[in-house]
Amino acid sequence: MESDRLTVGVAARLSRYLQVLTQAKKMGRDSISSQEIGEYTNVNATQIRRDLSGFGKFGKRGVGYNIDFLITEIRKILRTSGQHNIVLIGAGRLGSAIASSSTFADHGFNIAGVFDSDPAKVGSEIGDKHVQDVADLVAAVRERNVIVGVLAVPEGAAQEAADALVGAGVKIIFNYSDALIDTPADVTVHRSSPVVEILHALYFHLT
Amino acid sequence: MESDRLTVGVAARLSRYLQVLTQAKKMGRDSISSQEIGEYTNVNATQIRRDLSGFGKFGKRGVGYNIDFLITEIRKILRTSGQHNIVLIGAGRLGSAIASSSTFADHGFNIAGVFDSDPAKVGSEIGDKHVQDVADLVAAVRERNVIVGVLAVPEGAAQEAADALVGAGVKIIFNYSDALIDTPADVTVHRSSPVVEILHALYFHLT
DNA sequence: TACACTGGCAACCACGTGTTACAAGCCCCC
DNA sequence: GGGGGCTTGTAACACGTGGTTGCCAGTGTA
Repeated sequence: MESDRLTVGVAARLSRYLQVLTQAKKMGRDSISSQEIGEYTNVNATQIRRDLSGFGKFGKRGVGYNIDFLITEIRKILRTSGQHNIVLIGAGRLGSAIASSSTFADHGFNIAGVFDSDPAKVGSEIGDKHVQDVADLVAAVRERNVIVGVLAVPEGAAQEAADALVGAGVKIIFNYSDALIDTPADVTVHRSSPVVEILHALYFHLT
Repeated sequence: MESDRLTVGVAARLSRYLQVLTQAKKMGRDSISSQEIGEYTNVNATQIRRDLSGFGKFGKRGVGYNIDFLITEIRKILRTSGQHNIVLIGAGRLGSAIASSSTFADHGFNIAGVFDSDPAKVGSEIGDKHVQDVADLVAAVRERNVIVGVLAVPEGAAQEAADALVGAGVKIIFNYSDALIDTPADVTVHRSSPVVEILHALYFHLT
């Protein structure tokens, strides 16, 4: 098996297919066509088939792709088949919305711990997790082999929380706030950017 | 003035620059270099200069770009200079987190109304808005000339809420849930996809 | 004055993607 | 059983975009 890295484009698209497939499965579907995936992801149907056919023959002509099978295969390709432990910092409204959503679980991410620096929140329960003190972050990250940290704190606390994550050994930070965060070179930061996408969409709507 | 449409790539990047600039401004900065924008957006510094220089000379050699000025110019280019009214559906944890965040306001989006179908929530206050019944959506959209609707409802209610938005005349829907939504061809749907980005990031982290 | 830094260009190249076209396989309906 | 409509898989081609490199022109600083 060649260990060629996927190009960024392919990896990004595969991840998006996966989201559509996961959701379609939830809706009880068991097969789906490349065209339909394209409608939901805004990706050319030919492109989708080309992406997938590069790794094997996953579809049935005249029918489409079996959803369960395709999910399994894409997970294999992305090498994210197993469960991954992540930590969540911030137990406010946003944090609890995230913790109680099934989004992460649906994609194989297990929220290994919820942390907050506010003593008033520590010890409380959100969903089925209880909120721990940020001071315990290091232990949790090391014990559970956590690579990904999700930041759901106010802008003002983002850098501090990010520093805590970095110090604990997290390598990928997903930042829900708009704050700009400085990290060492070996830590990558991703931002949730709904507003950016809306701006983008708005431009093309206004022609 | 030529009305050439920007390419999708340029428009997307400009929007992202805008986010970085907005945030840098908040931090008290008043100028920034292309290289620094590149670090936060993962865009090549030369690419950034090329994007910007296509519309005029915005920067000062040896110094960088004046943040206020650049924000104004990019807003002009994206033709999203003014205030835009948007509506928010869903007054749960996620909805109230969104409503009380300054993200939208920072980029010129005014939340013209918050709606929920749950009678228990209608009439309550989140942030400085009071929650209205979804039945009043049509009037609000027409009155305030709303183009963008933000969906912060559970998966199960997403399609129904989207239908309400479409019926009211909204043209761009931003869906915070993972649900797949069917809309008429003239309505575009965008999804928040933190999990997709994490999957993507994780692949490249695992090499 | 000398130097380091930064934007503005230009030219070239590699890659990815859109497009078109077509054969092969599968399903359903007649 | 046969025919027609779908859908995948695949190839070939053109185009656009972005990465890269290199250089010059201003700016601020030592």
